[in-house]
Amino acid sequence: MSLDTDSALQLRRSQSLTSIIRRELERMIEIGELSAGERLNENALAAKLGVSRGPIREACRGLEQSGLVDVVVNRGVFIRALNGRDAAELYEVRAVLYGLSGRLLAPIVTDEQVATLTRYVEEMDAAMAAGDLNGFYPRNLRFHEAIVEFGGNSRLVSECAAIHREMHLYRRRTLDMPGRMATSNTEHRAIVERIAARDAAGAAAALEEHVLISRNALFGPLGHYPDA
Amino acid sequence: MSLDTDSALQLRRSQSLTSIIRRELERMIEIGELSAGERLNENALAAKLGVSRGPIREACRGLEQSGLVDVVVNRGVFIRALNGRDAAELYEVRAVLYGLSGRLLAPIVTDEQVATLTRYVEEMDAAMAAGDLNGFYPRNLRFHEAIVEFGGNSRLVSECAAIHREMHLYRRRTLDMPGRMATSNTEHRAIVERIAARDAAGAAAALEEHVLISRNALFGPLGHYPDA
DNA sequence: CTTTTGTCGATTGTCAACATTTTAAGATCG
DNA sequence: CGATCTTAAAATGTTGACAATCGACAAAAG
Repeated sequence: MSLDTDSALQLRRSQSLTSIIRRELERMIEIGELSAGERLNENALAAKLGVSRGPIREACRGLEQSGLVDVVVNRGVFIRALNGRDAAELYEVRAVLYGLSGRLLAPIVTDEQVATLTRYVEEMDAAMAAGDLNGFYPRNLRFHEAIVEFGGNSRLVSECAAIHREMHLYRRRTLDMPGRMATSNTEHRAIVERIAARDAAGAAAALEEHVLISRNALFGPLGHYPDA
Repeated sequence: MSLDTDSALQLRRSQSLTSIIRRELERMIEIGELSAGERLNENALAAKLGVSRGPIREACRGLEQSGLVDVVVNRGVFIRALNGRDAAELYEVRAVLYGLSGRLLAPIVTDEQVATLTRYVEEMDAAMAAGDLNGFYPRNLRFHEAIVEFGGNSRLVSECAAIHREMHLYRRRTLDMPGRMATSNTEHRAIVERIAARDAAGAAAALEEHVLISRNALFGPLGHYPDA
C-alpha cells in the first residue's frame, strides 16, 4: 500500500494528471472498453478515476487533436467513429509513410537491425504455424514499428504511432488479418530482403505495396473510397 | 456595438472559448507574435483575453498534441523550438505526403482544376516578375493546398495543414524562398503538366522531388540530419 | 393527430479559489 | 567576494461551485 502511494506520488511529480488520464483513455479506446460513437461523461469519468473534471477535459482536448474523439460544443466528447472511407484514407497515408521509413532505413541499416527484423519475421512464421493470431498481431506491429524507428526520423515515428492509434477506432480492421497472415509475412520477408540489400527504392516500394495490398483487400483499388 | 455583441454571442454558441483561444494562439505563432522557446504565462494570457485559465489550459493541451508547444510539468508551456533536424524531418514527411496528393489527384483531376492550378502558377510568375515575395508565398501555399484538397483524401488534407503550421516554428524557413522562386515555379509548371497528363507516378515524383529539392537546399542530401 | 411550447433533469462551459511547485531575490556564512 | 541556504513571490496543478445549454417529456394549441 505504501509502495503504491509512494510510486503514485512519484509519478504525479513527473507527470500531470492530464497526461495520465489521456493515456488511460487511449488504452480504454485501444482495448475497446470505449467503443466508437460512445459519449464520454465527464462527471462519471471524474468519479471513476477519482479526480475532478478539469484534467479530464484537458485530456479530451488532446485526444481531440489526435483524432481519437470528436468534441461537439455543449454536447460532449464522443469516441470517434471511423467509417470505411476514413479507414481507407488512413491506409493510403500510412502506405507512403511506411514507404518513407524503408527508404530512410535501407541506406543506413546495420547488420544487427537486419537480424532483429529477421527474427520478428521468423516469430511471425512461428505464430502463424501455431495458428496464433494473438501472437501474430503484436509482432507484426513491432516489426513495422522497428523499421520506422530504425529509419531515424522521429517525426515519422510519432506520426506512425498516431495513425496506428487511430486505426484502432476501425473495428473491422481484423477482417484482413486471418486470411492474409501467410501472404503478409511473405511480403515481410521481401521487405527485409530489400532493406538488407540496402535498396532504398525497392524497400520503399515493397513497404508501400504491403500496406496498399491490405487496403485493397478491405476496400478495393486505390482511388475508390467506400462510404461506410 | 450591438452587431459586435450579437456576432460574439453567435460565435460562442457554435464554438467554445477553448477553440477560439487555440486558433488565436495558432495565429500568434504563425505571425511570430509568440516566438520559439517563449513561455506562455497562463495568468497573463487569461487577463489579456478576458477569460479564466481553464480554457487557456485546454487550448494548450490541444496545441501540445499538434506539436506547436511543449508542456513541461510544473514549469509551463513553451512555444516549440524547431531545430534543423526537426525541420529536415518535417520536409521528408511532407515530401511523401505531397507525392501522395499528386498520385491521388492525377487520375481524377478535372479540366477546371487544372485551370485553377495553372492560374496559381501564372500568378506566382507575376509575383516573381514584380519581385513580390509577399505575394509569392501565399500563392505557393494555396497551390499546394489545392492539389492536396483536390486529391480527395481528407486525412491527408488535415495532415498537411498540421505540418504546415508546424513549419512556421522554423524561423529560418524563408531562407530557401528568395533564391528559389524562379526554379520553384518551373517545378510547379512541371507538376501541373504531369497532373494534366493524368500521370499519377509522374505527378507523385515531381511533387516529392519539389519538396526534397527545397529540403536539400537548406540541409543537404536526404539521410543527413543537421543538429542545429 | 400533429405540432409547438414550456418545463425539468442532466451535462457541459466557465470561473474563482486553494494547494503545490518553481523561481528568484536576499541573507548568511565561509 | 562567492556560494549556499532561506524565504517570499509567482506560476502551475487541481478542485468544487455556479451559469448556460441541451434532450426529453408533458401539456397545450392548431
